[in-house]
Amino acid sequence: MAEKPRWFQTTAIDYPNSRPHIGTAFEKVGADVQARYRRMEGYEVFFLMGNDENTLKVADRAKELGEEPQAYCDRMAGEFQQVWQALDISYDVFIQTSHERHKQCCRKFIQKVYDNGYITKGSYEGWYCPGCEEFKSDKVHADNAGQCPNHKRPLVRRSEPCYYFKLSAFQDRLLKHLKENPEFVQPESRRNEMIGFIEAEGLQDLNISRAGEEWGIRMPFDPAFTIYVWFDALLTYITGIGYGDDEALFRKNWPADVHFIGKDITRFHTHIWPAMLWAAGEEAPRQVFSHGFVTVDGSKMGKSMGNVKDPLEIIGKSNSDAYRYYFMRECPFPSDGDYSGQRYEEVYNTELANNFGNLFSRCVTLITKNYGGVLGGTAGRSPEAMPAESTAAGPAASDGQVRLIHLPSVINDVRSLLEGCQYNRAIISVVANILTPTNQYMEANAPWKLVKTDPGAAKRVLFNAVQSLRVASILLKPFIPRSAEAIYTSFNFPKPWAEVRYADAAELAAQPDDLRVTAELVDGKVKPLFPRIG
RNA sequence: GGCGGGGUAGCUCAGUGGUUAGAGCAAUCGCUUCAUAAGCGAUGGGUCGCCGGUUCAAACCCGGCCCCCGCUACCA
Repeated sequence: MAEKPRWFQTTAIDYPNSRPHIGTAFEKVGADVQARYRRMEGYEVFFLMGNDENTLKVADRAKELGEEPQAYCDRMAGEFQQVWQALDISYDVFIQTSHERHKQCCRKFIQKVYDNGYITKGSYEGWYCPGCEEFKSDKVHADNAGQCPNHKRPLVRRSEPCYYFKLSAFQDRLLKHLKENPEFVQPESRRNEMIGFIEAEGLQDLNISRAGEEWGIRMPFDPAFTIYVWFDALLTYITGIGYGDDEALFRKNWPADVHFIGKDITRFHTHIWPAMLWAAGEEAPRQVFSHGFVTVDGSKMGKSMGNVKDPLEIIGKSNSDAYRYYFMRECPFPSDGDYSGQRYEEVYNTELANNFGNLFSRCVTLITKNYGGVLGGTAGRSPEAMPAESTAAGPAASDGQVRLIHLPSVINDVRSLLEGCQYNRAIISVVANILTPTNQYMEANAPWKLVKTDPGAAKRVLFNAVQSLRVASILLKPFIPRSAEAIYTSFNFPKPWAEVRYADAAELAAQPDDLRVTAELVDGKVKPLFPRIG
């Protein structure tokens, strides 16, 4: 009966035209932090990712390389997953839209929408480029004086039969849904845009078919047409959890708790996607979170700029935790952020190496050198809260007394920031409210001096300081899983690492045994967890 | 053009009416040496986009202006 709540989340599925860069990785890391946090908090998480392969561009790229489209897609799927694994992205399933299972389930969905009367045959008229073999929008036509920007040839007016999705039928319902569910589109600014769009322009029906293409999914009710790529791409989110062939799994996981996507495709997810689902008699997802983009040294990243950054290259110079920490700490997930090699070193060295890693090292060394690695007599003793000099959290000082770190407030703060995907602020909160005050506490009490005059008092100081390491490692677990584990398991804290929750961080509970160092030591010291770089 | 967001220290930002406007990083100086040449402290540095108004009091409220960014449908 105390069944675990489930948590279903997805990332956008990517075009495998080229290898993933730090922009695509930004989304996956942000999503992974959420997945890891939810697992910690007791949710049964299902985390879906995948590649979007049924587009002509993929087929073209394969041809360019002299590969069969399918072989190319499979190879790229492997390369993508190699990067995601290097970043410790804890996805549960990776969907390839070119695989037969997805296609079959996809056809079932579209057939249902067709049967429900929301797909109708019509004709599409627009500006067509014979070179590109595709229609161009009126905007492209207007911006380029009626010429194709790629081929520099005049666009021709052309009309062809097609199938329309009756998006307009859902306009009122969608507007109501957007207004009544503030959580549905996040962040707030994107929600306003999506509401504004409908209020200003309304919704028109969409052409969801393409004629005469080899690569792609055939319309079940008219094999002369393929399904336009974005329509089947969105369906990954449900075919991946069994829509069409595993009813139980699908019912268990739908609706999705959150779709993590880039801000550029917000409209697809917040207008078209809910309408598609409604047209098939399903519920809309609970939330769509549009994250920002990453720039490189202040410039937009792109092939033409020649500044596309490969995550593996950056990891190679540091490690996956450092990579995750940088982007989550430095780039606000809901907005844009910047990557620069210099800033990367700065953040790594100041916060990970100097502030966190070094605190860990000095604690371990002091305990090992002065107490043989065991703080005798601490069994059953509760740690004391330490002063919260540099923090804004905790109860306000009303009487000039020294304020102490109030763990429950800090944890609540971090927790709500994390749940709102304000990852950078969550990390900053841990540093400011836990780590920095602990370094100050060490300085103020100088256990390395105190041990000579009052070993018992010095022991108490170290005992308290180590508690900060325990708290910080728990709070940072979703961000830097490997390092957090390494720190936590360097001491004999009673609760197994796999079972720790945020609530554990909020307590300064006594432990049954004397606190001792269990880390592997070389000459009485731990190997630096974050060796300085640069 | 319309709608929305924003312009605060060299950089990234916090701060929505009330003591001399804050943090982190960067810079300079000092203390310290348990620790990953790490830590702690101090200092310098801001016309809070511009102009006007409301108020005893405005970065914060109101009006005008300047600048930047996002959205403005098939670029998945």
